[in-house]
Amino acid sequence: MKQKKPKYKQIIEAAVIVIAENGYHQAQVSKIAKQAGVADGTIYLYFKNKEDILVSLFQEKMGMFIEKIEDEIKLKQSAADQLYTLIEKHFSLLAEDHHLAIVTQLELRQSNKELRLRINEVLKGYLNVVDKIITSGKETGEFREDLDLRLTRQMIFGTIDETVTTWVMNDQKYDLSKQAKQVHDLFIYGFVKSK
Amino acid sequence: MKQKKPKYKQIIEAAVIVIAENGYHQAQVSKIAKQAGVADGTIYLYFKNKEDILVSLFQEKMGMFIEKIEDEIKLKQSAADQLYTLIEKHFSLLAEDHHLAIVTQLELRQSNKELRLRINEVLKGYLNVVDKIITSGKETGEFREDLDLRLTRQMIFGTIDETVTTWVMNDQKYDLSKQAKQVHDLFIYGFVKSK
Amino acid sequence: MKQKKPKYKQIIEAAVIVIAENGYHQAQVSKIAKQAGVADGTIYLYFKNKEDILVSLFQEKMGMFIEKIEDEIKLKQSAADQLYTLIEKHFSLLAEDHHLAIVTQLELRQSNKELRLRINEVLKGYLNVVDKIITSGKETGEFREDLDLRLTRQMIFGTIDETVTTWVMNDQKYDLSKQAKQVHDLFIYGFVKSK
Amino acid sequence: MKQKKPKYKQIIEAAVIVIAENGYHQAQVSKIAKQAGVADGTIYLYFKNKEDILVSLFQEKMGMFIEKIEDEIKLKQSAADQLYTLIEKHFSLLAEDHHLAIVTQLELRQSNKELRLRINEVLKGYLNVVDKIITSGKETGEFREDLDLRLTRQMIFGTIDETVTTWVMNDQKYDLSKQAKQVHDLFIYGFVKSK
DNA sequence: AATGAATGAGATTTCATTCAT
DNA sequence: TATGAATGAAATCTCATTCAT
Repeated sequence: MKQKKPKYKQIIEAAVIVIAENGYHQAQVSKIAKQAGVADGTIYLYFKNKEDILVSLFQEKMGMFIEKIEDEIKLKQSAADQLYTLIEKHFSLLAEDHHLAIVTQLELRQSNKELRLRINEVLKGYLNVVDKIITSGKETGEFREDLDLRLTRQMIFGTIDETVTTWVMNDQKYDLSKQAKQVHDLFIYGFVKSK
Repeated sequence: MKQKKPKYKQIIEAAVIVIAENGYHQAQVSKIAKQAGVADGTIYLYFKNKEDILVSLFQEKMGMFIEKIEDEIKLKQSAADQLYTLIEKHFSLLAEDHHLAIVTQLELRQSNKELRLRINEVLKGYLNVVDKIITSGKETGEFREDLDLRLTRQMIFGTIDETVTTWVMNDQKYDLSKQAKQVHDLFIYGFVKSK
Repeated sequence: MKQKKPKYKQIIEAAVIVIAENGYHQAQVSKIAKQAGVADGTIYLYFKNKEDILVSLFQEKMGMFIEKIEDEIKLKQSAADQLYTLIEKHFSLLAEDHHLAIVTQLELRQSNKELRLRINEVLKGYLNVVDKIITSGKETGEFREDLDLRLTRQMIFGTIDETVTTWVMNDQKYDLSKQAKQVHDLFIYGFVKSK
Repeated sequence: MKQKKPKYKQIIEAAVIVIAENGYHQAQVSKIAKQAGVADGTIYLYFKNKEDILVSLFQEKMGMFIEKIEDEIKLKQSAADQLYTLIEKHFSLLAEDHHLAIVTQLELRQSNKELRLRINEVLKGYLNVVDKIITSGKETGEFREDLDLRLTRQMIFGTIDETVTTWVMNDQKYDLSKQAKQVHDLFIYGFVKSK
């Protein structure tokens, strides 16, 4: 009774596992149902169609993802600290959930354009957090005033995303969280020697 | 020798067009054959299977891509100039070929994991060029000695790739090449105020 | 006793509405339940299965249909008058109930063979009335003695049924009852000029 | 080589057999393919979808049906003779092809409304033949001048159709063709005693 | 009597690949 | 070399019915 709709979450968790272990194209509804311990038809009591499972999965997971990151960021004063927190939290949250990392970095990208557009909508929440840090850093004088918002955002997201993807494709062999500091330094100071 | 296997190239060009215009999942072999002006069966005289078309497409196009970039880079002395050339050339080459930009940034990413692994193999050639620039910069003292090769490479590739993808998803509305300078500055100087 | 099982009638009326408005193949049990204001499971307290709803519907409606026609016919002396009454009453009863007309003429015909056989059983009551008129007409000398009972019955039912169906398919645009006289004349006098 | 597309006809003949023997709702595409001796996918080289098989079947068969009837009718002078020929030919053509009779009278009527609308389009060709006979009869003075075209057409088609359907539902036990004369007499002279 | 969440069987259609010509 | 007709495996989703409450 505590959980109002346990089956909804149950099916989403099952989808993460099935997709991570079998790959996007081998994640049939029947496999997800079996993993969730429900009948195939039950899936359709909670989701409109298969695509809806995937979008919901992304929304649920990414929603919590953003929430956790925002909670941590609030505790930081400087934009530089906030940026570090974003990176570190992004890395550690995915490092903690191997299945989710595989699903978001590799499998869900195989979805068709329409699904990807809907996933991008969800991503906007994340990018807004990034934007806030950049803008704040420019206002406090920590960052250059002439930083282009879009380009800077693309650098931050592109770098973090590529770093995680490489880590996943290398079978998550090394400690991702430990790289946060170096990535942060690259963002803040660039390639040149800092005095 | 120049025209030895015209159909091979013909089919690859057809594949680029068909994928760009119809999307990865709507690019059936029969559609590519029609676009190339050959029979379905003829495709299989030149390619082992459908995946082979896509890998070959990527190899051919990325091969020329890398070649052109390397040619330009050779003319530059400093690592910073080389990096700028890499960015600018990457942007301009894709801006020149809208179809190719769509195919590499959006459509080919929908392929399955196996195909993406083979595409990554091809990408290594590009990443080697990046690595050479980074190493050279560290040796000449232009870049910090403690730059992590992999992380720096991921930042460069991740940022450029995300920038191009965003540009493609925005229907290539703005001038991509013009952003090379700003991206370069972000890499070199980071977010902080340069003196 | 009047209101002994109100839900039974309630469900049948709901079925007529749902089938008329959604079509036979879109008349799911859950839709009928909703229209009747009961739960899906409740249906099965009153009907054995879905087919049973449809047969019961036909029995109820056709029972009243036949009763009304028989009541009117009793008042007529001659077979010709009885035949006219049959036609006119058949037309007017369906013209009065658009939903029922759609259900019996179009939708219920899409049912499977087995259901149609059971519907035919119900129809026999109607055909008996027809037979009585024919036999009576032959006995009184109004009709030819050599009329084949089955063929004559098929002509009467086939013509009336086809006339109603065409009228329903034409969206019940014209006044069906007004055609009773002409149809009756066709039966009695045939195509040739009567003297 | 004589037959340009033998598979097309082959599949239609297979569909008639499968539908007649298994019923409309048990006539899966795979069953039709098996009966036709082709692969499931081959069906879709010749037909857009399953509905297209059924419409094509009806068009092909009804087209030949009408053609044959028209050929015979042309040889007759009087409208009465033409009407007799129509009835007799209608009966004998269906009596000759038991499978077709089952399919047209029982099975195809279970199709959904859209398919039935398309079938009705095809039926118009038949009804036009009927109309021509009626009009001709009125012009020559054989039939009453005040015959309503639509009602008369409905009587002819309704009666013939009902007669055939009853015969099919009675397992085609009796000789249908032999009833043509009596049906014709009913049309021409009606129920009353002719002098 | 009444509920309604859960069940699970079943069929159309696509498309990469083959192979006889 | 080139053709293109034929193949056949494989998966989403619906909905009548049940049964624990």
